[in-house]
Amino acid sequence: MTVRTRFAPSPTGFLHIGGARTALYCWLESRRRGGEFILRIEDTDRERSTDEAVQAILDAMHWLDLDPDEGPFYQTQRLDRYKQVAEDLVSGGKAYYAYESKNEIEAMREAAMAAGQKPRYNGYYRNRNEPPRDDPNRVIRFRNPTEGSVVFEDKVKGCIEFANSELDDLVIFRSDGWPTYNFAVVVDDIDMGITEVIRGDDHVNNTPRQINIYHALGATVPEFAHLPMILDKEGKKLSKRTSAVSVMEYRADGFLPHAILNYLVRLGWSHGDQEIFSREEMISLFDVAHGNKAPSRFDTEKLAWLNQHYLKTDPPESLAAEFAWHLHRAGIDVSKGPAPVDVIVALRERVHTLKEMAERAKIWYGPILEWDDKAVAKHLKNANASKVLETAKSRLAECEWQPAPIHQVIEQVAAELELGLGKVAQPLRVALTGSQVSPSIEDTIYLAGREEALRRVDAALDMAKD
RNA sequence: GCUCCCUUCGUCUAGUGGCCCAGGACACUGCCCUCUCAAGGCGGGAACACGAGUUCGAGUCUCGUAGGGAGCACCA
Repeated sequence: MTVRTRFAPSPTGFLHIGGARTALYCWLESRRRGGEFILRIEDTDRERSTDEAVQAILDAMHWLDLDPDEGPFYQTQRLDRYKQVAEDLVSGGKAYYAYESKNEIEAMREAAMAAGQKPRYNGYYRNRNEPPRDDPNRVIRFRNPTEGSVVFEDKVKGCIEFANSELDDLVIFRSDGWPTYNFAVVVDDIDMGITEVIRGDDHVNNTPRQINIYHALGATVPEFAHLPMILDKEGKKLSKRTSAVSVMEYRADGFLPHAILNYLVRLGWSHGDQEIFSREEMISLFDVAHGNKAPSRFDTEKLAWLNQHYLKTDPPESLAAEFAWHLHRAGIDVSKGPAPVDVIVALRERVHTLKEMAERAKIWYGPILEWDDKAVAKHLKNANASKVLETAKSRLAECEWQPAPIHQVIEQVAAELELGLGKVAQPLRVALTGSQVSPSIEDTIYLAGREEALRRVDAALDMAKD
């Protein structure tokens, strides 16, 4: 039987980092085993689901290159099917109509809590065998077994057992005519032939209820793998208030999709001491059954390290499209400066994100916007500055315009004036950038272009004189 | 309250009874390299939650304790 996994988000917000990891694990598990990855949108909560959220999730998954083999399927389009299955369950005696109002249910809960009990439905309509009647409060409840227990082997958590006496007769069809989550997932997973249910461990408590529904429907129970949560730096639940949670927010912050995937695959799973995984390696090595049981914290600094690793090792051309997106966002007109690929090469060892890179690239695409006064005072207002600038200017006007010959020019100037390389490079750096920090001096000059470089050296010469 | 789950350096983790007075990575830090900043190289500090038990031997098995988390909806 082919392995089929699914990612089933509810479209009530953006794709967050925890969801992305779940999607990745589902995708990897299906890839390694030659199976299929299905996307299902769980939008039965009509109040909170939005089309924008659906689109945001789709966009994020596409950006991460985690496109599904099938889907997206929408639960709202399967209403007839749920209705039919629920009614079959009723006529088969495996579910029944109940008519308590929400207030009555609420009172039942409170009474149970007050008595130190788990809040459960009291089963009033379970054995009444009343003929169905119209009633605004009419729901369908699943007739859960009362004896024995449900045992399942979770692929990450191990053997888990729940006594049926802990479970109650859950609502599977609401009075508003829509199915509830625990029922819709089971019907969907059966219909869609899902063999591996990989999801967050906030669902372990739902699993025994769902298994009972599988049994009532006479279906094969799939394998389950429940993933621990991803926490923030402080060990708290990830929240928009304290950290970036949306995948697309990480894009805006300048992270690469593959760096995010590599970070996520290692968060809760490992393969010996290996830290760097190509897409192919992830696919061949990942096994959800070796996942960790405990929750883990999201560490942006390690993500940044991985991001820089890929910035440094990916072919610069392959980064160009994503970098162009950031340049545009930073308000940079690429036609007014050097080729972005050259900028990538000059900056990739000095920044952790593409956002930073775009920010620092500004010096080559427009005038110097900020002058570091200390840098000017130290490197332009000194005895050697004019001489250095003057000499460099005349040589730069004639040399071949490539980093290597420019580097030779700098060395020649240093030798001629009997100065250390630093005494030559720093005044030029300040002249070219307004600051004393930049890529190697030959790259900094080269990227400015001859005309602009000479203009800046001239301007610096004026500053050096007064 | 009840049910279920979890617990190795600050963080992510290796570890499936002896290879572990616990290994790698991020972060931090010392030195080297160096035109600045980085990157890189070589070092350093830093952890088995606690207590019993099983065993010749426990981070690894069992039981307790403590701490943390999730769920207990006509929300997913």
